[in-house]
Amino acid sequence: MTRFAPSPSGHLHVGGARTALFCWAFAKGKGGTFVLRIEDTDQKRSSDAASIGFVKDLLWLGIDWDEGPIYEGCGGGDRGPYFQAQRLDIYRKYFDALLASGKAYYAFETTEELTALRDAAKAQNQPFRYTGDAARALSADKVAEFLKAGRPAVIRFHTPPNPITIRDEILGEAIIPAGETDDFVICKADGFPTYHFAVVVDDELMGVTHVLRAQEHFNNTAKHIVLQDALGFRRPVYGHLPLIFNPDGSKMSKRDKDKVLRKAIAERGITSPPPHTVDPALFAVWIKDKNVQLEIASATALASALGVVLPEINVDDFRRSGYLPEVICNFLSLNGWSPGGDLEKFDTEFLKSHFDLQRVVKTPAKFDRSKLLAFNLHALQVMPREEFVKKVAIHGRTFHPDFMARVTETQFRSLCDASQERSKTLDDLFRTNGFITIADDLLEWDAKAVKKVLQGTSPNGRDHLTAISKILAQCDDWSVQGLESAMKPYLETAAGGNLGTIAQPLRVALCGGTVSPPIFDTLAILGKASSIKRIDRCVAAHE
RNA sequence: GGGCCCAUCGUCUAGCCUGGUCCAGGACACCUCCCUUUCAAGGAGGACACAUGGGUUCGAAUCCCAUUGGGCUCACCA
Repeated sequence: MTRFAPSPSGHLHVGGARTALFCWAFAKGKGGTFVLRIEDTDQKRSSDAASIGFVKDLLWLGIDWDEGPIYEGCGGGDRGPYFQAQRLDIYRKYFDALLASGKAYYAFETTEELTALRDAAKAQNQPFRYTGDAARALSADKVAEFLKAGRPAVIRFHTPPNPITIRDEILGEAIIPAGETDDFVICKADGFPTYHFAVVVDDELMGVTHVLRAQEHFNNTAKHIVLQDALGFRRPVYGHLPLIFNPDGSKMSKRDKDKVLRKAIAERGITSPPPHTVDPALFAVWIKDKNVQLEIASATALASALGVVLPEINVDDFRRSGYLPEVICNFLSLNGWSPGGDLEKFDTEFLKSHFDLQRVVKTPAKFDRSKLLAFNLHALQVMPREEFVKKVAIHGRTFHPDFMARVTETQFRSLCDASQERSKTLDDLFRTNGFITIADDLLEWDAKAVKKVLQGTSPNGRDHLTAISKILAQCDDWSVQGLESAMKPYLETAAGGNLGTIAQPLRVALCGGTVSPPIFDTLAILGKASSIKRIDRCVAAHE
């Protein structure tokens, strides 16, 4: 039995996804149970249904849970509720037990007092440890009196003065010296348990046998162990997964998007937001305070106005960018685990049956998007054509409805035929074929391209276009093959068989620039009327 | 700063536990060339790593120690 226990969030980031994937694979591969539990013990974070929007990302990746919040056929189970905020009465029982046995005590220091102590310790480069002598010296009557008077109080655990040995299936054994773990808070002033306490109680009560989580939690394990001992709980097996970083070694963060935007804005010396992107007042606040984050929608709008690409951080970002869920899972697995040998392409079924803790790597991984892209390209290339068409269509309807509305079914199909082998993502087709959705008489031509391929000494590109227009007008078989044979005679006589000579002028006339699918595909996609109209208009515009 | 952890190509990693078959294998990226109808894709080559210093041993990427470097953590956040 493993569990994935995130705090509520609308989005699942790749690190969390990897943790969830490993927990899931480990449990499923061993015939165990995978539990999803929401760690919403921080009242500052909202924990309504919308706040666990990340569950849709989990399901998109193919990660389903046996027990947990009920959603689309997943979840349920009789060891709930699976939201910690709904388990307060359960925790209360254990607080009382600890209090009664003297293993925990009330403390009344204010946040300000603690901060002052912490700052003082830091000023002397000393670690701060809460000793609790003063609080424990309080008589029972005094404590009762304070509580009655409504003084804010937390409950702290009295950590025994012994070294703590952490056994970890991935990292091995570590001994945390005595005194390193101080008397930490287990119940906040608002009555909510802290993370450490809730985790320990819930893992016990939910029957969690294996805890796989990110390495940043490693030190916390000491706290969890002393609590388990005090409460008489069994100890689950621990495995701490290596962290995933950005290529530059920085921590992958939601703020990375804002960082990119701020940088672009600073570079261009922009002082007010481009129209229809961000509210000017919000923009002013955002640009001043690096801790303020823009909403996804505003950030996306601003990015496209600035022409910058936001880094993908969340699973949903990768979906939007056109990555396949199975590729994400495959690639994520490779960050921190490998099946050994030279094998690196595998599906989740394989992961499920082969994942083991012994092969988890100890070192942090930098997330390499270009390798991910290469994996995605490969998956797209080996995909049957029908499947590709279907997936691109779904992606299009979800993320590019305008584009989909403007192309006919035939056009779309041709576009897929021409694009599959060159698509790195499901999104490529939409980003590189904008010329299709522009009205024939609104197409603009790239000045540089015009100069390069249309103008010059005769016969230049424009001359070719004039001739080609007439030939195409006679062409009845408007298929790739038909077009090719229709153009063949002209190609031989006027261009010496060098297709580039006429393909490039055609590209500019049809698409406005020098990049498009293969030229006969492009003609076929646009259709006869549109193609000829564009060619003639281009010829006329460049006298 | 204290504590803990980690250390193989630019990156993800195999090999390490059970020293020799490793002058270190794969993948991505990179470079060169080929193909070519633009962009891609594809094909063929190439360059690139055992952090350093000591041990142990006939022999070390593999075992031990030190140094250096990196990470995590030190909340009434999780």
